[in-house]
Amino acid sequence: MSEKTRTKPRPTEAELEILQVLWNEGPSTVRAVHEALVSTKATGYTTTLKLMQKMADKGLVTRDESRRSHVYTAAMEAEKTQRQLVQHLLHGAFGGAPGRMVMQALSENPATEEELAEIRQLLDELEHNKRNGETAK
Amino acid sequence: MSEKTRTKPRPTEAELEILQVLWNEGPSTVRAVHEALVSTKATGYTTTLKLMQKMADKGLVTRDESRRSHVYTAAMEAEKTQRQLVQHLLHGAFGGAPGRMVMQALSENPATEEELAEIRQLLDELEHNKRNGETAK
DNA sequence: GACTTTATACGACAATCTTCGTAGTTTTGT
DNA sequence: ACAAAACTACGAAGATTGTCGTATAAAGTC
Repeated sequence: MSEKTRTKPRPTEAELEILQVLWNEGPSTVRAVHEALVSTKATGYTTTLKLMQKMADKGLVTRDESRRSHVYTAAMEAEKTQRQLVQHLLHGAFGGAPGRMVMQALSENPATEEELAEIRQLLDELEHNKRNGETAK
Repeated sequence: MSEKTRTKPRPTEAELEILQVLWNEGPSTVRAVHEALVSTKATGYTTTLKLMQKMADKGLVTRDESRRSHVYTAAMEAEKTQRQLVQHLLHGAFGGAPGRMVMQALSENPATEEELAEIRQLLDELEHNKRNGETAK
């Protein structure tokens, strides 16, 4: 009973902060996540705890209760969640067209050489696909 | 008293839908906005009205009350709001690095030739600036 | 002029998010 | 073994969001 919901809800703001910690640090206890959060903003321990418990209910994280300090793990890898959020913003604020969004992101934020090169390569692929058929890879 | 707050809050989901209509159609009455919304989703007239009133309070829209049917106008142009939202997502979910976000947006959504060309040009500029000094244009 | 339609204003309500305090339990330290 | 520290569970409260119903006033209609 009460199995995993197939489609996980979008994480809220506070939940996203916690997920970032889990993605960066890997499976962590509430204590560890809380320490990481506190270095950035003021918040109480039980607040972090409650949030993480709710995230477990929602299926955003899983937890290992075998030890006293439960160990939490992000249920979805960063890429998948990020995709979800990008898609949501893209449709909610840009009418689905990626161009403007990409321009905004790139023109306002410094990117490394590597990032720029990677994007350029993707651009090449996309234009190549456009010339030939839309063969799904 | 109660002048415009200098920094306007980020619009919520429902508010964004309304802003999209105002950006697309230009200054509009509640009725007009509501009609546009109804074509997409089910919602009551007074719901739309209340939302738009709150948006006026927040400074997200301005309104002309000179006629019986008030005419609402988006307070910020689309680009500015979009920038705000992109920045927020970028820092909230991507740790501030634009590369991954751009990749996500481009690889999952079709872009026109024009969009791709525009991005490529921006890429050229960015790499050029990187080689020479970071002269602010 | 009486009736119907169309507006705005306002209050209320359920749902969700975020926050904490407190209680109760297990571990640890001395 | 006892007290202190560390954890989880739970309840509650304040804020925000989204949704409407109702009241009231102005326009339009016949």
